[in-house]
Amino acid sequence: MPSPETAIDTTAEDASPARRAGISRQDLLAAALRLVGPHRSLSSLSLREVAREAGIAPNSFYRQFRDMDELAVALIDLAGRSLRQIIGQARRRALRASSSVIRLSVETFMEQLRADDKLLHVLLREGMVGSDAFKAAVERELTYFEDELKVDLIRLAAADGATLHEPALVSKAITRLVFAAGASAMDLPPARDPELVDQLSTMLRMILTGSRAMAAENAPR
Amino acid sequence: MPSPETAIDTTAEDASPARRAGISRQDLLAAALRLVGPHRSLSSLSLREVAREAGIAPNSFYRQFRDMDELAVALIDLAGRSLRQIIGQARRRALRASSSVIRLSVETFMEQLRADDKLLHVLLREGMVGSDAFKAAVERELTYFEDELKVDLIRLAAADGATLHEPALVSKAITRLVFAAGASAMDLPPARDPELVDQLSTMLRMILTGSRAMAAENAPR
DNA sequence: TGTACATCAGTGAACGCGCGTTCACTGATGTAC
DNA sequence: TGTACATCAGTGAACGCGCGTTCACTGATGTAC
Repeated sequence: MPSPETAIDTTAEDASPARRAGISRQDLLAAALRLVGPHRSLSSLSLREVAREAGIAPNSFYRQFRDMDELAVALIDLAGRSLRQIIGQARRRALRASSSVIRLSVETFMEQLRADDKLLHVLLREGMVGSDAFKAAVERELTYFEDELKVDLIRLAAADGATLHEPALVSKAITRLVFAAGASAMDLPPARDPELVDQLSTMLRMILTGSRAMAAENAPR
Repeated sequence: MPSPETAIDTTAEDASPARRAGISRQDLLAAALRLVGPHRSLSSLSLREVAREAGIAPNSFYRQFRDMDELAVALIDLAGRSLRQIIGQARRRALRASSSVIRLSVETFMEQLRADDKLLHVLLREGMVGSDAFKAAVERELTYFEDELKVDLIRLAAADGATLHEPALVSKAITRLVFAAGASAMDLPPARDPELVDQLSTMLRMILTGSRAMAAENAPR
């Protein structure tokens, strides 16, 4: 569940026939999110579709955004902020409870993927398609994610008295794997989620184990 | 460079004004490939664009393919077959020369990414967008790739007297990472390729090292 | 409190465009006699 | 070899559609006096 700060209401409102009560950027973002799904990418939405879903005339769209690209970037930023916050909370919770950080993080990620706000869909799908501004926005969110993960990984390893070989690369590899797995998972029935969580957790564990082993090799004492 | 078997000529031919000499499926596939690039995904091409590029009337397209989806799937199959063959050759060459299999494979992959036939672009870009038939085709190629990689990984480990923990997962993790890295690399200038090859090689080595370490842990003797 | 006015979020109609798809056609090539 | 004919890969014109964008507009809301 997204935090109040980043959550936006995705409930449809019916438009009064004469004049809308006052549309906001939030309303348009919510309308776009409602249209996104396993078979609709953000970049395939038309301005008219979003306006229709929001219950406004097509040209009213321009009062809020210059074009669909601007809306898309706003949505990607929103999604990235929301995700980092959620995963961050999960990791801190796991650290306090001394349970498996990897597993809890992966589980949280999958839960968020299945949440009905569809924010994560945006981040997973739009990375390789769409305009440059578009891809740059996704890339920026990925980098934020990696940076926060790296800090946590180092802290985690230190708590175990271990060292990581190239923590930045570890964090990059993990981030890319998780996002790639998430993108595939979107197209699969949720019933397969536990299996995917298992697989992904094992993959991440391999990376971490490898990194520790390589650090130990390079500096045996 | 693609093998003769899978290569198709991407040279533009000028159409005679009256009537084309005889268009083939290959010609249309080549035209589509010519249009694909860092900023154009296969799924964003229109039927009319491809016909225009091939120098035929839009309706002539239907003599060769039912629709753009059918063309896309054909192109994805072609790209997958070509890539597996190229990487397979690279791995066998590395095995014979006893040089680093990981590094040579990654380098070959990047070379292929920069090759002007653009076949790899198709495979990297179209996985998360487009129709179901579309995504299924990409998924199928990824699975083929994983299967061949798994066999090679087991053989490689055995030659070193080592065992792998969950070789299927190792191969899946490597495949997904390589494809994700390739997709990002497409948008970067080729000058950054060596850096990316380094990073990717290190990531793959972490996975393999981790897998070996986990296998050793589970069965210490 | 009432009145005149500026602001500006929202409107409906219209534009030109590229799209996928259909239609009846044409004329070169291959086949039967 | 020559002739009649079937085939069918390619054609140009036309269709209806949804798109992004523009235009002059309207009427509720807020402000100044």
